[in-house]
Amino acid sequence: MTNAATSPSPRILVVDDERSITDLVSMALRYEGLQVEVANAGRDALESISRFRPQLVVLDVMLPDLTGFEVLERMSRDGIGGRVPVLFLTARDTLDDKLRGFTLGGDDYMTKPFSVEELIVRIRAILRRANGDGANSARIVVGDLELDEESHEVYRGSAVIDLTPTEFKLLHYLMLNAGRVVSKSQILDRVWNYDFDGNANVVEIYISYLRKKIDSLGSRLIHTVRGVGYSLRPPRQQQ
Amino acid sequence: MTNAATSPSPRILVVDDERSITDLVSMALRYEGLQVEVANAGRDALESISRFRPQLVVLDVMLPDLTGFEVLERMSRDGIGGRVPVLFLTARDTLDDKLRGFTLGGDDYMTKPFSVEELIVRIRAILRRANGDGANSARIVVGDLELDEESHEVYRGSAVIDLTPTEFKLLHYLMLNAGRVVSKSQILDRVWNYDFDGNANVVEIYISYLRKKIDSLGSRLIHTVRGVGYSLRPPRQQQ
DNA sequence: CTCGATCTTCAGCCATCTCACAGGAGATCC
DNA sequence: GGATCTCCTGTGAGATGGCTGAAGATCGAG
Repeated sequence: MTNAATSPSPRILVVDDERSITDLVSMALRYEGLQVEVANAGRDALESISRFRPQLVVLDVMLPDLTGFEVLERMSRDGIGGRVPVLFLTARDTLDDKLRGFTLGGDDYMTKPFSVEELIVRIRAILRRANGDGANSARIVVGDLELDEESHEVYRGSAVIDLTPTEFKLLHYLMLNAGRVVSKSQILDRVWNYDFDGNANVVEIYISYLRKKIDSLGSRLIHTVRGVGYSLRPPRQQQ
Repeated sequence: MTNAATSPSPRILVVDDERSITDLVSMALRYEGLQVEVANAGRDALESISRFRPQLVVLDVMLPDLTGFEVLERMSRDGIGGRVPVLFLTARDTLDDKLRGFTLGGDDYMTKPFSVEELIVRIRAILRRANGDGANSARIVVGDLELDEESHEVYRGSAVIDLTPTEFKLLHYLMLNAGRVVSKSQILDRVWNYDFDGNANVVEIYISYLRKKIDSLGSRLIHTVRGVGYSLRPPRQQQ
């Protein structure tokens, strides 16, 4: 998930009529080092695509003026965007069969509510594919801990670690921020669905699960920073 | 299905008057790394063939102006295309005996609705034949599991495994994505016909069939990644 | 048309996962 | 050392996801 120093930061267009969604997503993506532009309606999106030339469009299916599908149609009809990959957003209960047809070429979709963590994983996957660097793997390494985004496998040294989906997302987030302290509320915002309104104690619980599965196999990697949050880092040789 | 680094990516012309079909097919083929051009009528197709010089034409039999057969006739009459191989598309109930005759000269046909998976297999087969590397087989190997695209034979070690068509397509897709998790909806999109609108439970059922036929003969190859999808991978020796 | 093979749906079972609760352990401050 | 936080974790209820047997639908061959 590190930015290849060679390529300039990718441009992403986020299209949704709910402000809360575009705010949330665009903030997270900017934090990831991506260039973000926002549109709130289909026509604005089309304008932005032809001007901003994004490498990827995050597109709500339900827009006030056009559906996401119509946006796509007009794009290809008017010859703009030249087949930009699209990540559709849709409510779970509106999940349209039509979407299935679109997930074939490099595109993908997510149902709302999603976790920002997962959105970013998918965006990275699409960008990776579009760049054709399939070799450039989706593997994150911290010390003797390895996580493969594609196969969903996690290793500590030679040991395979079996994680539940939530544990996986949490570890993924911690590994992306290795060496940095992340607060419980940051974790909650990123790893859990954005409409989760439960108690922040879940984070503690899942940290505890991860420790049992990961820290029990070697030196401690997950550290509590009391009053601040958690930090995953390899045992320091020195410093 | 990996791109030979040596040869430039093949050019394919897709001819159909239904937008949904050309969108679907061209997106999928571009994702496979092929160059695609689209035509919506017979005359446009002829023009495109002489200009774009495709290595293969995917040709709907029923076009607004000409039939697919007429397109073919004019091609040879006007000496354009120099006998480009053709993959015909036709509705199942219009399946013409004339079509069966065409499968002799390196051509092939498919009835609508088809699965994208199968379309791509056939296109790859035609391109392979056209390049004369018939010997260079279409054999995929994952661990002790082998699948031959041409003969439709599957082996686990020395044992022959007998699969139904759907089981075969599913296994083929899993093997192409060996080591990667594929979601049930991805599978549904690629392996089932594009107009299939049943629920994802079919995938579970066919995974279950495959497991009975394949995993019962040795170590587990098909793994469930709960909440994400399935992954086919050889047993890990180490790492 | 009939039959058998294959495909699909339905429904129930089971395993797993998620998360709230609450008491205990440990850190921090005075 | 004691009071007071913060964090940890065992327990268990409820939700979810995945598996599979069985029955109905469909297709294709003879």
